[in-house]
Amino acid sequence: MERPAQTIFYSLEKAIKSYRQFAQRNLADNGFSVTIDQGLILSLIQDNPGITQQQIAVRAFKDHASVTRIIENLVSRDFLKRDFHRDDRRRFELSVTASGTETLLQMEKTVVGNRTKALEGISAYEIETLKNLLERITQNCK
Amino acid sequence: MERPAQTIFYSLEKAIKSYRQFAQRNLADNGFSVTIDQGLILSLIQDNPGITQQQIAVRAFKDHASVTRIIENLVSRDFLKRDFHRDDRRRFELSVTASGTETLLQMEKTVVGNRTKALEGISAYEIETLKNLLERITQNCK
DNA sequence: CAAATATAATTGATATATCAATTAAAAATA
DNA sequence: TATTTTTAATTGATATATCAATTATATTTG
Repeated sequence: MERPAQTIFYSLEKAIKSYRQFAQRNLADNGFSVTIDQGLILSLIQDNPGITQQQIAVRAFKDHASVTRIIENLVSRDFLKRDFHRDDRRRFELSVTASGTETLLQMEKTVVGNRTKALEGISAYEIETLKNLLERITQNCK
Repeated sequence: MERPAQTIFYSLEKAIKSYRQFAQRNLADNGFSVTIDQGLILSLIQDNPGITQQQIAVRAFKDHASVTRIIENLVSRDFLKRDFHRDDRRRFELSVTASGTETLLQMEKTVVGNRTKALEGISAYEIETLKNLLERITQNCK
């Protein structure tokens, strides 16, 4: 059997973990107390008013249980507000607080910098190729 | 700022998570009680007699703390044996038990099947391209 | 309308990730 | 050789992942 280290899945794990560590370290070094995942969910809520936790889970490619817990954390630290939904009492109305918005704004520069650095020397064409291949793997794993 | 869902990092997360879920589900469906990570570490130990936990962490691209805990788990379920090292008492001598070897053998077919299915329709050349791009991202994140 | 079904979210259990601090032993060096 | 530094591994704290079970509410349907 092909050794794990030789498989493409190993390279995949390695690339995404490297990026996450790199991005997280840069955020921490710049004084931010939010994780990549927390930031992602915060920005999803800001960009999609009225989004449900289920939709967040699908879009952020996360488990529903994880979303619940990440949101609890963000609410407890006042980055996020959670109100009851007018029509559907199973849902919550999520909104980013002033402090959350402020944090997102301040993070933007670091986040853009992280992405730029991680993709240094890789052409737009190559990125498209990469994206296409990754999406084919995703499809195959359905 | 570019929306997270549009970035290549999103595609990366999605591909690796899809693969992991797919692979884990297939293992579970075939009655295996080990996770992908446990299997990876088990096979690393089998293929590299005398390997240290530090080396495992590097090769499996895992945190040392995680390696400690995964190994504890494998030892407690009798997939792995941990003896003191003759010369260096900080280390352990890790070896796969008969039960661990048996499990690895039985898993092989499923693991190979998972990989094959995930890469269906993707040429060897494309896989090389993908690997190369991923490794460039990994390098950029150093 | 009442019962069955579906949906939104939470909770519990277990595994892993990450960072920082700690322990124990080995190696280097003054 | 005694002290310092390094190395191997563990531990604690907190965050996330995953699966299964549960709760509460909405919706469907007989």
